[in-house]
Amino acid sequence: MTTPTDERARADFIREIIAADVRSGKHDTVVTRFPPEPNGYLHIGHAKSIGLNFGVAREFSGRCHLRFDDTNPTKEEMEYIESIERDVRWLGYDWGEHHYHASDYFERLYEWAVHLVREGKAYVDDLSADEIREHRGTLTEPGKDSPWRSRSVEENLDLLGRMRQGEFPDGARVLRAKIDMASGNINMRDPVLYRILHASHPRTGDAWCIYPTYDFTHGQSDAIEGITHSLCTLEFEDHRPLYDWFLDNLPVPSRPRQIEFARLNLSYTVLSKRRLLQLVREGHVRGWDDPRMPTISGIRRRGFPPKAIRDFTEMIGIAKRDSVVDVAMLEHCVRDVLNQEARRGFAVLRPLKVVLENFPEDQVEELEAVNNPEDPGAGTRTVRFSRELYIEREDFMEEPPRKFYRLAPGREVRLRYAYFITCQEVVKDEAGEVVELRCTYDPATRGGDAPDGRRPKATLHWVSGAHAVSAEVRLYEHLFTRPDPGADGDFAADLNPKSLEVVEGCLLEPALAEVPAGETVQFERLGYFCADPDSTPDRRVFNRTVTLRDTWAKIQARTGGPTKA
RNA sequence: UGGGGCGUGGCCAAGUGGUAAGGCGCGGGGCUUUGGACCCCGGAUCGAAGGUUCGAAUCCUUCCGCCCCAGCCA
Repeated sequence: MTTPTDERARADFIREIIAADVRSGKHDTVVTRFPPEPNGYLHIGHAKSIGLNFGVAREFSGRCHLRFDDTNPTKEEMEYIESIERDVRWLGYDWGEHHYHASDYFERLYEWAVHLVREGKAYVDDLSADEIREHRGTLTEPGKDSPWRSRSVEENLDLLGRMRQGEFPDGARVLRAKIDMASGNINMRDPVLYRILHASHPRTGDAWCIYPTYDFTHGQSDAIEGITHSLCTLEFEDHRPLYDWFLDNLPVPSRPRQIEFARLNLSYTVLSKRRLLQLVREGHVRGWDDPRMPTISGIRRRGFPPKAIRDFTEMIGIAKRDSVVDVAMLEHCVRDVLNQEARRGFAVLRPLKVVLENFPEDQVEELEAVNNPEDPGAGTRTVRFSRELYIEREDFMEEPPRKFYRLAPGREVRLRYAYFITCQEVVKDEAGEVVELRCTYDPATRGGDAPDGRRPKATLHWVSGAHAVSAEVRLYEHLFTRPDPGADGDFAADLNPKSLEVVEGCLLEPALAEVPAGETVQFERLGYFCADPDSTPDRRVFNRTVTLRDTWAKIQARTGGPTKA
């Protein structure tokens, strides 16, 4: 119920514009597009754009195209195309038949380039990249016209044709629009339309050796596909005059409108391709799908449900203000979904042995446990109980501080779905470390209720020693120690050395050993955990997706109390 | 001394002249066989200063702050 339903998404300024366009009859079908460049992995920031574009399309009964902006063969690869498709699908979106590539339009784009040349609105420039930069001027000074700016149409046509034929080496010449070298908007100072790149393209192979730039491609691609609203991030706001210039000066079949919104920033997280790549290359994480990564593949492996990502993208809204969303909001969405859907089980991460002195040596009892208190339909399961059990080390304290109400010497607690037990004796090793608890159980409390109405302050999870399955559990914390990594310089210096803790020798109730890789379950009282693909039949591996809200941890943090155990 | 944007509670974010929604977080309390979930309660005068108006976060003026742009990247 805290989850916004898909149909009721908030009307942000973009949806308002679109709604108005529909109302006025400007468009009868709303068409959007998600236009990734296939040069990297998708991350949570892309999810915001995906959620917006596909969400808008669905809300207005329109459609959303998936279009790869593959205009730079030196950076793009087929591998990325596949991972992007998989990630968008996993997020729960469907582009139907509308799967395109900017490279599908290369021929048409070229014709349009010729058109501009014929109109005297584009020219071939022989200046080098450095010279072009020098001529461009600065932010406060106007640029200077290239000496090649006034070539004849015939010469430009000839040169452009020869560029295409491959007569010139990379960088020898470019095709530029003839707009205004004195414009305050640098994008309008005769932007480059085509560059020579003798590179093989993932899709068009060696058919081309000149490739259109983003600016000369995006708007026209939108127009070709009949995109009505082209939604992009703020840094393209400066490009809009150029986007419109092409639409104004070319015989395009439709008139899309570009609207910009603020990209996502997340606290304790880094989202630029460059930084993400650096994390992988320098080995700060185990790969693109490391569960600590904000990539869609990392998030998936971590155990975040796609629904949580969708909820999150709706919850954060769309606006033009630069902002940093608290990662706690994402975690909230994850817990919200998992609380509803994840089945529960008992797992003890750091086992402490408990021997029930008054429980028969070889007896095993079967008790009934609820699989998901939020979902009666999930049913129940049987858990086995015996004389030797294990509880969480941190659930016992020999000298309990004021607000600690779990197990302690002489204290009685409830073992969930089982019995009340009382700690009678603490066994330590030579080092003085607690290695075992001798306890007694109350046979009258079977199932967890006392006939006399006694109610222990605490209920603990546990596993039966004879039946438990061991596992490795990977505990994650934020990858960075501060909300704004890199604000003081090198973001790598803000890496959290404790972002990954591998705990071996964890004990699972048998049912948890069956959880298939990719499924997320709740380890009661601890958090949500996702079975990792690294799991093998004799080595179960789980990733902690997110902890449960932990009031006790907060109290400890506040009182500065150390976490014994 | 260029151009384009943005400034509402700790973080997101509604509000479009009529007297500040909601969410996250945080702090209280209730309930509880997860110190989970769930349920209550608690906080802003809207970057600043002027002005217009019966009335302004919403209109005007000035100022301050922050972000983006000088790739043949997207």
